[in-house]
Amino acid sequence: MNRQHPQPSQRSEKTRNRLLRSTESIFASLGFGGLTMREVARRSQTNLASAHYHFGSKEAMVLEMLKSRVQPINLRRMKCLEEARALADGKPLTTEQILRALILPIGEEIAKSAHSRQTLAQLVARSFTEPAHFIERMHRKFFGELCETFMQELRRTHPNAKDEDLYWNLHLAISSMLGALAQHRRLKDFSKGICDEEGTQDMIERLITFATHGFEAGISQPSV
Amino acid sequence: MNRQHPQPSQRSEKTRNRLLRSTESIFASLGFGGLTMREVARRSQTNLASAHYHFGSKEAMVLEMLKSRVQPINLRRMKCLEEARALADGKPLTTEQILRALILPIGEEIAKSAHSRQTLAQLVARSFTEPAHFIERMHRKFFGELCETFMQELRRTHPNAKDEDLYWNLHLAISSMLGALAQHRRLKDFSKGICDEEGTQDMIERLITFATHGFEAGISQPSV
DNA sequence: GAAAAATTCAAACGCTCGTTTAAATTATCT
DNA sequence: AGATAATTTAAACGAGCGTTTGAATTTTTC
Repeated sequence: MNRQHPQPSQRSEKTRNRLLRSTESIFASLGFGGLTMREVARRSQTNLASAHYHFGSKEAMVLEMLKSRVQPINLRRMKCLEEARALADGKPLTTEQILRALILPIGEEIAKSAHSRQTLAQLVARSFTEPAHFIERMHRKFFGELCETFMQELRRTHPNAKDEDLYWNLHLAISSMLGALAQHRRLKDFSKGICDEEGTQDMIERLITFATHGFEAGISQPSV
Repeated sequence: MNRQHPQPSQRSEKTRNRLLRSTESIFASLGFGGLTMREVARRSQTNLASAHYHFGSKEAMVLEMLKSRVQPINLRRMKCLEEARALADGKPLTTEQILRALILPIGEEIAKSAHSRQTLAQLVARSFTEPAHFIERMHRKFFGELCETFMQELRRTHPNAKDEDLYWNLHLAISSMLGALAQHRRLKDFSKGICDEEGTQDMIERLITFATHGFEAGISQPSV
């Protein structure tokens, strides 16, 4: 089914990308169940069977789209952490530095291109609440290693803290990040327009502050 | 379509409740798109058309189910806030008291009945990321007033804080609550079994601590 | 430029969905 | 008990879904 195409042409590469972009925006706004192959093909100005030719199935297509978005962000997170470590000169990082490395890359990606601004936040959030278990498998694969790396860094920063506390509060920090991104669009309903589209960058900074202080409050024996 | 039934019998009331409970567990685990009328009817040990007879449509049925779960929790939240206010004797509440009134009721509901423990957390979380816009309408209706009440209480506690800061951080507190509940089930994948099912009560307390300190850190002029 | 491979296309298949219809069954009321 | 209303049932309808097929078209290879 999902066979490789030995020598892909430029033309096929372009349709493939159009398909991925359509998949992204539809999945973000309608979820896996609401996404139909026909609509993806229509918006990509190509044929229904063409989508199957490139990806083999709806599931594989959505996975490919998620991979194309998640992996660059996670790589950037790793890089941010390494850069901070390089500057710290062997000393442990602050909690804020660690959480910033976790949050900032996705914030930048959201703020980057105007067309995906509304989309990416929804996309990430949705991928975390979608029921399809193949997405869970992907998360385990993509985020398992990342999570362990950040845990190790947190252990260095809080050498006296219990592992249980670190796990819980990293979990809470990640949850608030995902929750905030997922709710960002709906916030306007409650806040009477105070938090508009331009406030994304502002939100990221607020989120980092929020997560950092929430995290540290939950550690029984904070170091430094 | 959605006409009322003047004199409902006991029997019809029971099937109605069975339908609502099946709807709840299926919606929680599969989302709106994954829920089918046929499966709901099958699990309720009744007929497909019977579900339509009672609710008129799939959408109306899901709305009724959400209402049956959300309203009691929100009433409890309001009551918790009033009780704290009554004890405070006119003085402003602490941030923790306010956020506790927001978080504790849903935590109790989750921990209450064993059969809905896995379900309710998913249910609430899912209802906040489902794309169907009729759910958004419901949220505006059910949470708009609640949100404003809690905002007023937060203003009393932080009289010198900017409204913008209060809104943002209430948003972040709510987001972390929803995010934590939504992710609770998946946490086990990352945490190597540290956070098991029994840890729900523990999580609620951690969440309150996390949200309280995160919130206060984001208020520019905290008042004591 | 002809042969071969890669890609696009239109059409169809089988399946499941939400909803509707009308008859059968059960409960309620006088 | 009989009439009336409320509820359950079985069967069907039309629409849309993911996927498959095989031929047409484009691109690459020699």
